[in-house]
Amino acid sequence: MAERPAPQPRRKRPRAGGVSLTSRAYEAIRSAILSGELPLGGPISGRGLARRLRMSLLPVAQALRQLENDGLVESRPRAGTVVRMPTAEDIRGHYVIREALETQSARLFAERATIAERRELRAMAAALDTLYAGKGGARQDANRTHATFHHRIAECAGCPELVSAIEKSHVLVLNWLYNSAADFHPPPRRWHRDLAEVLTRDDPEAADRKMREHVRFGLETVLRRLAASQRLADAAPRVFIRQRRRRQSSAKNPIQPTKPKR
Amino acid sequence: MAERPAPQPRRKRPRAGGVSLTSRAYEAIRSAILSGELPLGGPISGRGLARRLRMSLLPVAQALRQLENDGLVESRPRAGTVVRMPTAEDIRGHYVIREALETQSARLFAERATIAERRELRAMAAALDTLYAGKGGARQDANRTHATFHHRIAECAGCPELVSAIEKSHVLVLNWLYNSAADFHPPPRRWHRDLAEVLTRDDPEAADRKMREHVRFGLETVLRRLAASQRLADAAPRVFIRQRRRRQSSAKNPIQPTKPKR
DNA sequence: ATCCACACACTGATATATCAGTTTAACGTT
DNA sequence: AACGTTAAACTGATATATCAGTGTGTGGAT
Repeated sequence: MAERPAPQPRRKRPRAGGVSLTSRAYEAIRSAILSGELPLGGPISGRGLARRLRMSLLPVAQALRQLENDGLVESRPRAGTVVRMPTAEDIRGHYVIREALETQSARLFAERATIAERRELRAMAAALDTLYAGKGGARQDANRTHATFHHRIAECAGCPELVSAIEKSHVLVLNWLYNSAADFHPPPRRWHRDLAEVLTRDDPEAADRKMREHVRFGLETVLRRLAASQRLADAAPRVFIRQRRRRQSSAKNPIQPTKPKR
Repeated sequence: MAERPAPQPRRKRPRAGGVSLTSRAYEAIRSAILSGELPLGGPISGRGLARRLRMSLLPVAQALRQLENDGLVESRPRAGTVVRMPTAEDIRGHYVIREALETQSARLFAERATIAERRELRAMAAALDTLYAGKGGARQDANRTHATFHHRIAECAGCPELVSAIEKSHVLVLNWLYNSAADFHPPPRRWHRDLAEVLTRDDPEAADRKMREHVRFGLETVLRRLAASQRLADAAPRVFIRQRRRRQSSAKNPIQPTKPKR
C-alpha cells in the first residue's frame, strides 16, 4: 500500500464531563422530544441535530438508533427519521406491559415496603389528588408528580430492574400526553388516596387488583388524548423542508459539478 | 482550507439482502454469544469481529452498544468489551420482570385463547414433559422447546409487545443456561402439563397464580446453574490476548516507529 | 391547464483514519 | 527472585468523507 499523505491536524475537543458524546446526544434528543420541541410525528434531521449539538453525525446516528430501540422515533433507512406517532394498537400493547410491571411493583410494595415508606406513599397520594383537583395550570406538575409516585412505589419494591423498566414505560406515556393539552379529564377525587390505602394494607393480591384497575383507567386517558394529537398531526402533515433548487441548466450539460456549499 | 488529495477509490460492497450491516452484526454477535462461542465473561474485540464479519468497525460498535442495552455485554469505554456475567442479584431482578410479563401473558391466554390454541398448548406441554424426562442429550432441545412453549402462550395472548418483551427475556435466560451444562435438575414429571391444564381453564386469576409458581421454579434452576458458571469463569480469568512485543531497544532510542503490520 | 420525468438536495449508512485511554509484557531496579 | 516503571499494543469513541437511496419541485411535454 502506497504511503498516504499526512492528514491535516485536527482540533481536539475535550469531552465534557466524561460522558460520551453519544450519551449526550441521546439525552439531548430524548429531552427535546419529551419537551415537545420536536413534535409528535415531526421530522428529525440527523445532520441538523449534529450541527446544533456541535458534534459529528456519528454520535447522533447512534443515539437515534437507540431511541428507535426505545420506541421514541422511527427511521426509514434512506428517507428520514420522524418522532414516532403511536397507533391506538401500539398504546394498548404498551399498556399491557405497563399493567404487568405496575401490578408486580404493587405486589412487592405491599410485601416489602417499610412503615415509613407506606406513610410517605399515602402522603404523596393525597398531594397528588389535590394537584389533579386544582385548575388546569397544575396539570404538568401533576403529570410529573404522578410519574414520581409510581417511581417511588417501584423503588420501595426493591428491584432496580423493575424501576428502570417502569421508568422507560412512563417516558413513552408522558411523551404521548404532553403533546395534547386538550381533552383533559381529571381522575376521580380520591383516586390515588384509595390506591395508596390498598397498597399499604399488606395484601399483595388486593394491591395487584387495585393497581390493575388504576392502570386501565390510565389507558383510557391516553387513548383519548391520542385522538386529539392525531387530529393535530393530520392537520399539519409532516414534510421535509428543502433548499430551493437552482434553475436547471436547460439540457445536455453534464458538467457543472458545483459542489453545494459546505 | 487547503485542497485534500483525492481519496483512493473504494470497492463497493453491495448490501446483502437489504439488511443493514449493523443489524447483521447484531444478529451475528448475539448468536455467537448465545451459542456459547463467545463464553460468559469472555472478552470481545470489536476489531476482531469486524475483520471476521468483513465489515468496518462502525456497524460492530453500534451492534455492541445495542447489545449492551439488551444486557448481553458490558463495555468499559477505553478498555474493552466482555460478555456480561450476571450476578445473582441481577438474575433475581430479571426474574421479577419475567414473572410480571409471564403472569400477564398467562392471564390473557386464559381470557382470549381459542379452543384450538388451548388444545395445541396442552399437546406442547405433554411433549415438553417427555423431553425433560428423557436422557441428558435432549436437554438443549428441551430448552429450545421450553422457550417456544412460553412464546406460544404470549402469541395467543394477542399482544406483539408482550411477545417481544418475553422473547428478549428468554434470550438472557438461555444465555445463562447454555453455558453451564452441569447441575441439571429436571422439573417435576407433570410440571408443564399441570401448567397447561390451569391456563386452559378460562380462569385468569388461577392462570396468574400457576404461572407465578412456574417462573419462581425457573429462578431456582437458573441460580443453581449460575453458580456452576461462575466457578468455571473464576478458574479461567478473562484476559486480553495481545501480540508479543518486540524487544525494547535498550534505552534512549526514540526512533523506530515501526508501524505494526496491517 | 395538467401531467410526468428527471435533477438535485437531503437522508441515513458505512468506510477510513485518528484520538485518547487502558492493559500488560518486557525491562530495569532492588 | 520480587517489584515498580514504562511503552507497545490494543481498546472503544469520534471526526470526516463518501455512498446510495428518497422525495420534492421544476420544467418540458401533452
